[in-house]
Amino acid sequence: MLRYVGAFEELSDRIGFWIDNDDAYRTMDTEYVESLWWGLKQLWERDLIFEDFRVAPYCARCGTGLSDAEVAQGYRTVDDPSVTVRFPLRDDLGARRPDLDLGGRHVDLLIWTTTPWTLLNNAAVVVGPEVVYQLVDHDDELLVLAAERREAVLGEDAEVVAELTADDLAGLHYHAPYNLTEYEADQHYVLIDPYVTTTEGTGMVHISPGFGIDDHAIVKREGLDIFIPVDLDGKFTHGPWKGIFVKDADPGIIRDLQERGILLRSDLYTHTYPFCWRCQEPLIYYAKPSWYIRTTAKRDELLANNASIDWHPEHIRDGRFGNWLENNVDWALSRDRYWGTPLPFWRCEDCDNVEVVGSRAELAERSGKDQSSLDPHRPYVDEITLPCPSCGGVAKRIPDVADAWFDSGAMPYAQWGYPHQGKEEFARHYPADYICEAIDQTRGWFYTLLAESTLLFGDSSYRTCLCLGHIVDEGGRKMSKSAGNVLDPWDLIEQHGADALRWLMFAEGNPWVNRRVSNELLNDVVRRFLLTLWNTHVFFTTYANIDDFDASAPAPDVADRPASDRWVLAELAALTDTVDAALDRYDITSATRSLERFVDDLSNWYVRRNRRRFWKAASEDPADKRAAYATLHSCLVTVAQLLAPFTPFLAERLWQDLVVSQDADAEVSVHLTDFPTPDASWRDEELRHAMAVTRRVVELGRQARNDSAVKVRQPLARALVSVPAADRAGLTMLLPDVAEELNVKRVELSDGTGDLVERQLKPNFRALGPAFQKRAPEVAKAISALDADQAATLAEALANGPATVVVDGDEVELTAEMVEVIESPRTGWAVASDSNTSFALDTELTRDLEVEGAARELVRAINDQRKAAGLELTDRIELVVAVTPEELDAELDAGGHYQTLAHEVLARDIHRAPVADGTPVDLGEMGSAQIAIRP
RNA sequence: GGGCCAGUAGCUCAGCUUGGUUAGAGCGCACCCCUGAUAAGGGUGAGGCCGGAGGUUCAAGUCCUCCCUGGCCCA
Repeated sequence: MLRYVGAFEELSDRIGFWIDNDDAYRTMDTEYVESLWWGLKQLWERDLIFEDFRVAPYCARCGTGLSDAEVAQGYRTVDDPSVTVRFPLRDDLGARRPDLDLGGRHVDLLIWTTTPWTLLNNAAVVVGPEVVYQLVDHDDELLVLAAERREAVLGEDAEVVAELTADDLAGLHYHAPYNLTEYEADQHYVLIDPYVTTTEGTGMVHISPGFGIDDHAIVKREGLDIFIPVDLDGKFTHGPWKGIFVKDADPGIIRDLQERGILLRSDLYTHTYPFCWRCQEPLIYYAKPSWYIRTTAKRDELLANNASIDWHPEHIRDGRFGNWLENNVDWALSRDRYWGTPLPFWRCEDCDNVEVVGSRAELAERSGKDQSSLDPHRPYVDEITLPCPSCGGVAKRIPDVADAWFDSGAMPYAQWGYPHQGKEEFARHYPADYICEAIDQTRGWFYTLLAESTLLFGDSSYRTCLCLGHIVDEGGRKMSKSAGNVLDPWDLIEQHGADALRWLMFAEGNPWVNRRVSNELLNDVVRRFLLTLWNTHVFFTTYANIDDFDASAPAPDVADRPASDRWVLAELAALTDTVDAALDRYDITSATRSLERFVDDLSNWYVRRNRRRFWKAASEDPADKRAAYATLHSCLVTVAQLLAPFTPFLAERLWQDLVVSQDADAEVSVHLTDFPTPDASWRDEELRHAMAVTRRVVELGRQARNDSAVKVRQPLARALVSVPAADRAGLTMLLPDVAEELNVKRVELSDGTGDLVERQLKPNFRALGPAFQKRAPEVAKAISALDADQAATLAEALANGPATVVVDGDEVELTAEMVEVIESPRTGWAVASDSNTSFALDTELTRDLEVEGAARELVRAINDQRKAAGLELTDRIELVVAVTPEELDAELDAGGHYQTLAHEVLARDIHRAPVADGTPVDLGEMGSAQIAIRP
């Protein structure tokens, strides 16, 4: 066990799983075991523990029961004898079905089994409620079996006498092939249960309560007696094969059935059968006395407490888990094992009186010996005997240990050693706010935690439960060694980093659906999200270092910063709210998606739009530069804090770089900081909306540019934008952004009048639907059908109050909210539009614009050269440039473009002179140039 | 056989609780742009009977019923 603890701790540590390994509880610790004993004693005293038979896989050779996992290891395909046997009816079928003329002939039920030896334990026969049965005449004998199985069992030559239902058969008694004891209760009659199938056998199932799990349950439900003629060595204790191992008795039993004339047929049947993984002997299912917790007595409380749990996803409560609780059966507590928590039950050898001990102290008191150094495990506890309080005999501990699931469900109290100690810790921690495990724990930990706390404390030991899906391969298949699709977590972490793996888990879909993992998906996470954020961080630190940015120096008030700063801070505030609210409701997907979107906005809108502010000389506008740094710094620091629970390593690195390196008094780790609270001055919903409109307009502008095939570097004179009336004011404020982003000199906002635009009306179903019901589609159609002039008239009328429109000859009254006014440019310019916004670009070029375009082409070429020469961002250069033809050179000069250019490329001096070994620059139709730079 | 979940673009996934008329993102693909965040970046486009069939509704990816496929759990 300790070896696995080590591997677990190592991986937990590397992947940033925050658990307190140094203070972990272990279920084998003495204090833990004593708590378990206390819990068991509580249950005993409330009459919630009892002893009964339990049918389970058992190896008679090893004398031990096997767990499901052990059984699963030992399945083999084997040929076993299968027998079809006649069970002659004792009761008269004719009395049930007077319509049948049986002529006094007797009727036999046909029964099939692959374990002939269990016939010695037959208690009843079960038929299926939906199954159609037939009475058939076969070789002059009347037989009953399922219609569907007739041909398979009897072949062609069976004549159908009548159809029978399960109800016709229910309650009829028969002669069992063997009767080894006197039963007190009524036995050997036909029962109905839906578990009968007709895929094999005869559709009539022999019930052996000692050796079948379902059989036992049915017999218990019916109140039949249970008699088990087999001992722990797997040998018969009664009947003709007394002393013989049950499986070895099969041939003799078959011969006997044959001789008695009740064997219809005997075959070999190929199936998979479990064998003991240890000794290879066949296992048998065997009813052994076991200890149970009477959870069924508290079923309603279990359901009520389940209802109090906040499940994620919600459907677990009434679905998988709720159904499981509805069909609750008593918890089989005991296990026939050596390792485990010994059940503290002492039974008197003489009078069978059972006593349950709740602690070592109690054990000391009862045994009269000091037990303070007792290890409460086997074999030590087994050595302790107690005097029987009722008869004075000797009580010995029963040999069983507790189901390990009882240990796990006891965690809420046993980890503190409650109630022998740790009462205060228990009170402080119980119930847990939150637990999280994979979906398969509905019948495991989720159940045992709830069952124990309900029975012991009356409530649920956890308030919120998040059910995870499983991790599967990229094809959605379960990872398994045999399929060869197992990914080693260490390889993934080595290659992509722990944060990438974590983000994939958090962001790639809801946590309760199976999570696909592959190198490709991890690569995607790194590129899409982690690297985008990292690039932004690197951008910031690069320039912050150049400028010796000091985070602690005062920055301009947010209100005094440019709109883009105020916008990104408003987004940051909204992001913080969203993530906070999402995490509050355990909605990880919303949280991660908004973080991804913000980081993308920050990098690809804010930083891209504002780069120049970072690299321009501080002397130009120190306050503006300060504002830019302060804004981006706030964004990165807050994002680091928001990301700390998700990507702890990257978040910490940002924190160290951005905060700790600047401020000696800061928290030494981002993980020690509180969840961020956005500054009230950051919030600005109007600005967020305005920017959203602006960005949509820019997108349309790019589309228009794309369509017109005019390069973005080529400035254009003007553009015209139409947006819904409500968005005009906000957009007006940000029009300079649109102009700059699209390299257009002047962007005009349509005022909704004049010949440049035409109007159309778009129906708003959200308002039309409730108002007009069935007529809504007609009204909508009429609105859409209005031509531009009619639309303009109606739009103006609606601006002043309700107005009418004619639908199928009727006048219908509309209100402003029922229509959306859409404007689109009427010009012949390059236009792009979506449902309610349009953008028109004037693509006409003047000579001035072309000259300016040429200048920008030169800037780009020179910066290329700088980069090629390996210059630092701050290095200044000497520039030599020769532009032909001369007119262009003169125009560039006259327009002041050389000056701007020199400024852009950090040229100390610019020499307009022939260049000997210059680099050519193609200026298209305008001409060409030769450039050279020198440090 | 029963219960639960999932099925939306070539792939990975949002959207469904609260129904509203051009269904989104990323990746991939094609084309284009940008070039001082640069082993980056941006745009546009193609690509969807929202698993299928019924139903409710003025209106369904979203609500209801049935079915199909896959997965998990139980038998």
